[in-house]
Amino acid sequence: MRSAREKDTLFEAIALMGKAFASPRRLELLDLLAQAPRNVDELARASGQSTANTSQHLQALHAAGMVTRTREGTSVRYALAGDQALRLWLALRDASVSQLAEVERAARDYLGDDVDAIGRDELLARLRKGDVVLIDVRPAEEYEAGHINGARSIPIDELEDRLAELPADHEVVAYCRGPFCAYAHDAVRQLQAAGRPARRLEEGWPEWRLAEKSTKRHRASRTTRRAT
Amino acid sequence: MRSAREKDTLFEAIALMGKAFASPRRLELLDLLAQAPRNVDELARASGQSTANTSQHLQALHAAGMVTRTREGTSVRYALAGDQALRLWLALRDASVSQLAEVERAARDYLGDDVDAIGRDELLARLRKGDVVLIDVRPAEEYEAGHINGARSIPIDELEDRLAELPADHEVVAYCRGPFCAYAHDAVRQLQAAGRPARRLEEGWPEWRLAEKSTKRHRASRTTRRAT
DNA sequence: CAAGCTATCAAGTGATCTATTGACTATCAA
DNA sequence: TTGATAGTCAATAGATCACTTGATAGCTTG
Repeated sequence: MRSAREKDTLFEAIALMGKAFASPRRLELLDLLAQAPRNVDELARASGQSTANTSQHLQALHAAGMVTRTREGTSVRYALAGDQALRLWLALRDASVSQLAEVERAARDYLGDDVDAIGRDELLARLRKGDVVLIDVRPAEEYEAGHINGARSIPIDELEDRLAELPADHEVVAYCRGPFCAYAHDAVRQLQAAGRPARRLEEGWPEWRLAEKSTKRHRASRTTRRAT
Repeated sequence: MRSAREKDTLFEAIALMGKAFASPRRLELLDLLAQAPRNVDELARASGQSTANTSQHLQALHAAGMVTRTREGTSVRYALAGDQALRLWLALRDASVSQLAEVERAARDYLGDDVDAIGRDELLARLRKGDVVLIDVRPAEEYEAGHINGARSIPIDELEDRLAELPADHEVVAYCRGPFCAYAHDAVRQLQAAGRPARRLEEGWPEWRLAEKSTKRHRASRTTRRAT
């Protein structure tokens, strides 16, 4: 007979990764890392908690296999551990919205009234036609770490001062970190208040990147058949 | 300025679901429920813990939106809360294998030496040709709650006594709950010890079901274009 | 209604987790 | 070497969690 202890060990090991998602602080860190790799200090400031605490949570995430760490001179850079980690976080986030009314309510409270949104397919079509301007309203470092092709960086803080840069005869589409990020919502409200047609992109940068990747893979698999 | 409290509330709400995955006991319950709905008592027995404790963990899973509960006369039936919950659990499980060496080691310890496996595509082809026998070695109730089309139920306990039922001139493929379930491994070892060609299916029933569903959806989307 | 089964609740204890504080280490630059 | 910056460690107090035990509630059956 197989001992029960071995099975327990197995589930305990999986729970090691599960624990990563059990703390709101860690989720916030994951959410930030989904945008761009950062060092401890930046993460601490962005999430508004002490450096020591941030460091400890990052170590927990590291133990859970969700992030990688690399020393870079005097600082340590943490990054999400690959697409699988990102996918897992997004899956949890999305599942929580649809399964827990609590989450949806919290999201509404945080984001405020809903603003007009546009989906990926429609945006792609409009970009091809060239009759929209796409702006990335995240902080500049996140834009630099990766952004949608053709987007221009206008961090939300600077939007008010830089309205003139945007052509008045085009609709503006703003995107940010994802569905729970308020930047795009705020941007659209600001733009509309200034009398400009504007919508927000439903997806954020991480979702867009993954979608891009999977369509590429899909297209490739139509021509080349992969060997097992 | 938006208050930080609202963002915290949001992450706290998501962490509510995350907590579901932080305990090995709860993961074991999820794993059982991925096979078939059950009542508290059955789950307690199957996972080897007290009824009270099981009940409490189930309530935690319920609060996390991962399971549904329905009163059925004198007992209460718990079931996984839809495919999204299943997908999430499988995603966590798979991610943990690939990201944590710890998990892989625990799996090897539990499952013993690896046995020859067969993938979904190959099995489908062989089934079409009709030169394999597919057996479901899970407990009979799980088979009844759903199984692969064309499989025959031979619970692992009964396999030894029912060897004669299996045609000697066909290869046997056994499947069970999933990659971390020892039944199929054990079945293949038993069959091979009895001098019969046998392999295990890489997937378990839940994975198979989901794959079936997504290929169906895929086929459908080629003919009908879905409206947004 | 009483008995019997199933599930939940309530209380308590020991274990684990979280966040803070202050000390410590590593790296770089002067 | 010294100082400055970035990150980690160690100790701790308070909160939360896990599991047990014994009582209670809900449903069914006689």
